[in-house]
Amino acid sequence: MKTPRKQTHAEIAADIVAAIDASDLKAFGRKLRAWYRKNARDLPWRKTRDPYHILVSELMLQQTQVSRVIDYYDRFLTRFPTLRHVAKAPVGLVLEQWEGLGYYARARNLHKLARTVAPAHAPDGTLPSDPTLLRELPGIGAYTAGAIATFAYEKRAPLVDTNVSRVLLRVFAPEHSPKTAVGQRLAWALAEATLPERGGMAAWEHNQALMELGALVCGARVALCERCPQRGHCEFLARELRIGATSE
DNA sequence: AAAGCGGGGAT
DNA sequence: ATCCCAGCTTT
Repeated sequence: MKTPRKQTHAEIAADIVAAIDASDLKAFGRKLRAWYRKNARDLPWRKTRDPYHILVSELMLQQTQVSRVIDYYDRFLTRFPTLRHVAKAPVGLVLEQWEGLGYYARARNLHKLARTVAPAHAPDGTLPSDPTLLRELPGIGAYTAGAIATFAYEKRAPLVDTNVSRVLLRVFAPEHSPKTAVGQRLAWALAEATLPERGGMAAWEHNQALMELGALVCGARVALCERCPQRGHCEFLARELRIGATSE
């Protein structure tokens, strides 16, 4: 009997996802998107597919609440209408527009990115649409690469942020925490597995909806399970109630 | 795997 | 007082 090799995190995640009924994955997505169409907020970056605008919004939104970004987003795009305008400006002017937002490395990275990309790519300073290529740019990690691919180009790309990992793990693997390495791998595997078959509007909407559900219903502090489209199909509420019941 | 990066808002 | 937020980079 061979001593079984310890499974990698990715293998553990793959096994868990493989054990989930495919029809459950599909049903999750259908309900999620139907809910989104009725409940989505009207956010400025949801009205555009301009890759540069999406880029600015995603960079600003890194570890920063939506409500605090909106004004900065509008002001920044007025001051720098295209990626070329960013590339042309000295870093100081870009940082000036960022003043008060925090995490100023984001602004420096945006400036560096602009000077890298604008000459190399299309006339308007267009960004690549492939997450792997996007990942190579300064300030763009796994999440932001997926976000640009799907929100600007409507590609069928998974993305996982704090909202998405919380929602997906609560629904499909409530025993796993987003804070662990396995939890993160699992969240990405679930994000991939729940994506609609086709790209285009469905993929765009699906990813927006995942984040919107995490922001409006499936919160970190409070879960408004009675308003959730997955109510009845999610183990999270039952699990919390069980724990609550035993501890009181 | 863990620390560092900002600061406002919610609990 | 603590946790959380459309995370990424460096150690």
